[in-house]
Amino acid sequence: MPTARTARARARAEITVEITRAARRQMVASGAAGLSLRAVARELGFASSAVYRYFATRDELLTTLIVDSYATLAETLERSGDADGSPAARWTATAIALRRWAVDHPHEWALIYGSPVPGYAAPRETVDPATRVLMAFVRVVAAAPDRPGPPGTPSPELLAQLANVADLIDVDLPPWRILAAMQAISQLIGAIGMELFGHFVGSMDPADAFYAATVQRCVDLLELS
Amino acid sequence: MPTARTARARARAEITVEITRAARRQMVASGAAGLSLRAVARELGFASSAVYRYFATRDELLTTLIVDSYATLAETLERSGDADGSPAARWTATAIALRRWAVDHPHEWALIYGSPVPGYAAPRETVDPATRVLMAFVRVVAAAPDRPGPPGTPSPELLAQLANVADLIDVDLPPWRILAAMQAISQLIGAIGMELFGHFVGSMDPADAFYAATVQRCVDLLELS
DNA sequence: TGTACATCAGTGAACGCGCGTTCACTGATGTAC
DNA sequence: TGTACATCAGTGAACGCGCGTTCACTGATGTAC
Repeated sequence: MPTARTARARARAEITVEITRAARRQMVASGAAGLSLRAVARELGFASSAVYRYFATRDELLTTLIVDSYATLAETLERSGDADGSPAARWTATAIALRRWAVDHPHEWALIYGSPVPGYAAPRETVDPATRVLMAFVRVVAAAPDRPGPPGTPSPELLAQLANVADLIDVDLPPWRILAAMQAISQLIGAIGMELFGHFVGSMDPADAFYAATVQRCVDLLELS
Repeated sequence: MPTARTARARARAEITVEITRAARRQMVASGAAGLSLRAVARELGFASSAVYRYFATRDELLTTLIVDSYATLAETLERSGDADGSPAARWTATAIALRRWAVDHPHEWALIYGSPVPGYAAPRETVDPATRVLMAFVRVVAAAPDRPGPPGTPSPELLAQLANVADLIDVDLPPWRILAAMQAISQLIGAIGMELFGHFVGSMDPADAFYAATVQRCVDLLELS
């Protein structure tokens, strides 16, 4: 009877989820660097040592948090970008969703796009989920009709890197569009970081209008409309 | 005789500098979040309590570090942007210097443009030095000849914010150019953050060519050439 | 120029705190025959 | 179906660590007369 075995396994899975949820709640309150196994255990009413049945180490818990954050962000973006409409509209929706998620989850944003947590080195496991976020944007770009692109070709090294990226993420886009997509994404991430980390206080605050203009700029650059 | 008085004052100033230098060295090793008054005192051969003669609190030391980082960055940029040449060339030089400084001082970069240090709230003192960095770019833009700018006007709220910024930093530039400058700067900061925080590993790595293309894109947008 | 007093730098011990991780253990849950 | 054994979750105490900050103190440096 696998039911019996499943009972323990299921309990295990549930508690694992509860731990990551508590950890995420704690991160919301005090940031990723302040994440503490002991505090998580305390919140759940466990002995601190009990957590070690589920995560071998604090870093392993952090990695789970990072992977989960990328995943929920990617899902959010995919939902927003899947709506009907022109590529320009879909791209705009995706970009707006990116900012909304960041504003709603500032500590999770900081965890994945802010400075690395001191003493923590992100393992390979985090690469795929991170790529999925990029893909939410690239998919939309790939749905746009071909264009000749702006005059001027990228340098040979850049061309090689762009070809490599296209290969890695398995999309068939001309180099200029891969480049524009990477630039657009890092521009959005940059703008959101400026807003979230307080660099717009007293100037572009609130940043809605600025962000809207920035998104529009990316649409132009990508020649989506 | 003011010399006698100056002797103690000078010693005080020197030791203050030594403390901040030790703190910066420590930050290079373990990041801003890992900065510890006790470790600084240890490195200088002081009792940990001695540091309190110079900084009332750990946060005060952090603020000094932040202000100093902005200042040295701003100086670096000003030197690079002051060279002779067209506005486009000067802007490019400034942008390249920005990245070089970031790559050479990754922890200081993270301190000022990364996620905020947990439990630390940046005081007003940090605003002016931060603005000086922006100004290093804006000065160059202001040296370019007038242009009509791209078609399409910013929204009224954005226009108001842009006018406010122009007023705050006391430059006489059309709104479209203020906007373009802010976008360009946040794009550069975004691209550098992506590189520094490991988001280009395995794709745009090394990021020199990508960054050069991004700088060029900013020059185009600003219509500097 | 000399003396009495005030200022200040630096000491060393202590307070109270939280952390990650280990370890021997108890008791419940699952498995094989 | 019942029993013997293995697996596993959770406990509680402990190790060893570092932290920010306070406080009463000593001794040197500066100041006023």
